[in-house]
Amino acid sequence: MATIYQVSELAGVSLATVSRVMNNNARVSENTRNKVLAAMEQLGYRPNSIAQSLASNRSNSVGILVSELHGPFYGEMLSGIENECRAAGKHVIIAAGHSEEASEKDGIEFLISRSCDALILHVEAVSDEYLIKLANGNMPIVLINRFIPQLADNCISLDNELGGYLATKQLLQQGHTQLAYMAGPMWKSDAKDRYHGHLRAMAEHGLSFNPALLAEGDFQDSSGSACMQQLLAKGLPFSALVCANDEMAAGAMEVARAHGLNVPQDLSIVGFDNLILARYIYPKLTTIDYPIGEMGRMAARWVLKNIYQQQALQLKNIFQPVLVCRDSASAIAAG
Amino acid sequence: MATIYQVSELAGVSLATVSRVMNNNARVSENTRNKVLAAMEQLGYRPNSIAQSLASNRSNSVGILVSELHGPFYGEMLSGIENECRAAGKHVIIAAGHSEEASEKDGIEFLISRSCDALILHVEAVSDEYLIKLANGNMPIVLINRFIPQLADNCISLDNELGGYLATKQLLQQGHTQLAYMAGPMWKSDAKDRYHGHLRAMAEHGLSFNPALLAEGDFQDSSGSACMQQLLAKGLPFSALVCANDEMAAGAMEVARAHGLNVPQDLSIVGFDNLILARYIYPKLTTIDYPIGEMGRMAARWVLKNIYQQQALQLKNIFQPVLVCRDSASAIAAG
DNA sequence: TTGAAAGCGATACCAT
DNA sequence: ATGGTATCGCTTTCAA
Repeated sequence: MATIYQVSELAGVSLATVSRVMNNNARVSENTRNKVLAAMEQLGYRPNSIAQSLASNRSNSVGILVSELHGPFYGEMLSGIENECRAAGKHVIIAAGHSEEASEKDGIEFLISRSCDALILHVEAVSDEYLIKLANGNMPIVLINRFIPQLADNCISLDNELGGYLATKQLLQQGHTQLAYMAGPMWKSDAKDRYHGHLRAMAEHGLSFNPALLAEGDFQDSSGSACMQQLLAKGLPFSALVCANDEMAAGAMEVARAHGLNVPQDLSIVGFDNLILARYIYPKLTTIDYPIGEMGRMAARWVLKNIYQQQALQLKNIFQPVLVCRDSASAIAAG
Repeated sequence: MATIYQVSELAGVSLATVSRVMNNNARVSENTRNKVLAAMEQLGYRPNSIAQSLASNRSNSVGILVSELHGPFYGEMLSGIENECRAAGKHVIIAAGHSEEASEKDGIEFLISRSCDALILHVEAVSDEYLIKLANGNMPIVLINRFIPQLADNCISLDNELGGYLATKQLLQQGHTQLAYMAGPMWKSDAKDRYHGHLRAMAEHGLSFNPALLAEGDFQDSSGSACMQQLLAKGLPFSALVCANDEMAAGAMEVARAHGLNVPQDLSIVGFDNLILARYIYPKLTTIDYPIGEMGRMAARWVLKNIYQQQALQLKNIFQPVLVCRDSASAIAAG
């Protein structure tokens, strides 16, 4: 592999000049620039990104931490980030945090040790304090799906409360009055916010929430099934179920079917996230769209703008969810 | 951030010695080693991985190219790779190739320019020749889901032909004799191999394949729907359908349902891949398991063994698919 | 076992 | 506009 030195020799100029044309910002005469370009071409020169990093103290890489690499959710996010970053010539290093505190910290350490220029984090287990301290260090971070007031500018988040509200509102407008709610793990802020949205919609319609119709799951489909069993076992009537995410909705739907309930005739269900699977399950799931791909993209733009000085970019911190109507929820049968 | 130089000063030894204890291979006296370790500890020293890379000509990073970051398939694969790599302290740089030749080449170039030590590639559009040439260069590569005889050792692949055979065999054993086949794009080797497996099973049962019952899709669910329409439109009877992948099976199932066909009573369907969605769709899809996570893991091990000298690792190049029985295929109704 | 010193391939400051 | 050169933080001979 040719080095900058060989290029400079062939072009008959100095190292410094070659470097200048590479970073084509400095003032180089049209003439020398062409000589250098020609030499590069001839040698098939490719700059050594590692040497560049060492000298410039910039790795041009951004670290990403997600909970899991598999699953229906993070792929969209990574996709958005990678797209944006690669277009800017930055590369993306990934690690998984598995929703566990130790593992998340470990992943962050790992990314830091790889000298990333910035980190995009989708963390769940780590505390606000930890993140605040981290953000006050030298490593720039941006948080996806998490809002910390002190770090507001670094957060790209969804208005989960609004989403919860919208989901419930839809059912209410379809005439349902007896609603069950299947929550995510309440220690996760998104689960809590979605639940609060539900309560707000209920209150707005003058409905009081019956705690017996609340079940708390863990966002997995298996817990959706388990929660549905519990709910059904109580023998309390409800014509609609709002689930804090699509996976639990899928699990719930399965159990409902096993109990001879038709969806949506006997039971309307609405989910949250609008995962791919929402279109695959039967009946197709009415849900709340979570624009996670867009949000990943935005996180990448944040980095591009704040770390790599691409000033022109427009940023947006909070995204609004929207309702996606499909087949799993319908107006309550008259009478 | 402390440098190796500061550590050496504090420990009262030379640079070289510190370096030796870091790469704990060289012979360093227990005594000095402890002094150095203590100094590192005290300074909170973290080696600069970029400087290490430049000096050692090793980036400790492996590049991954997948077709898409989203979607139900690649996540599993990335997950397997990341796991294995991180445990070994190597990091993973990712890029997407979008199943287009130019984009795949571009991604590979990008990864190379990032000085990866090796590349793990899941490519579809690029030619065998290109890959052979690439493999003969200085960049070690391993191919997932692609078999090229000249590069056999670098290939981690699935016996797709066997998978196609197994899928069809199952239907045949359940008594079906009129089978339709929905193929993937035949220019992709996996699509072709799966189809050949189908033909072999048919032949083995003395059944001749009716070309009118073949439809070629593009592995997406929308094409599954479209192909199903075509098949139905011909008016030829068939009691079972084998699909070259799960997504098309999902699309086909939807159309079947819209035509008033019950699955599996009126029509048995089997898929291929065993994506998560196979468990979510209704009825649950009988399919062929594609251990893509394991294969990703294996690709990572290949790199660890061949590039990073972890000699102990056991490698395996070809994986055998297995049938997963669920609810979408059943014995043909008597009479 | 330990140290000295020459790179690795760029960047960036200081001259000219 | 261009060149000279110190520098980034570490690895790796070669000597001692």
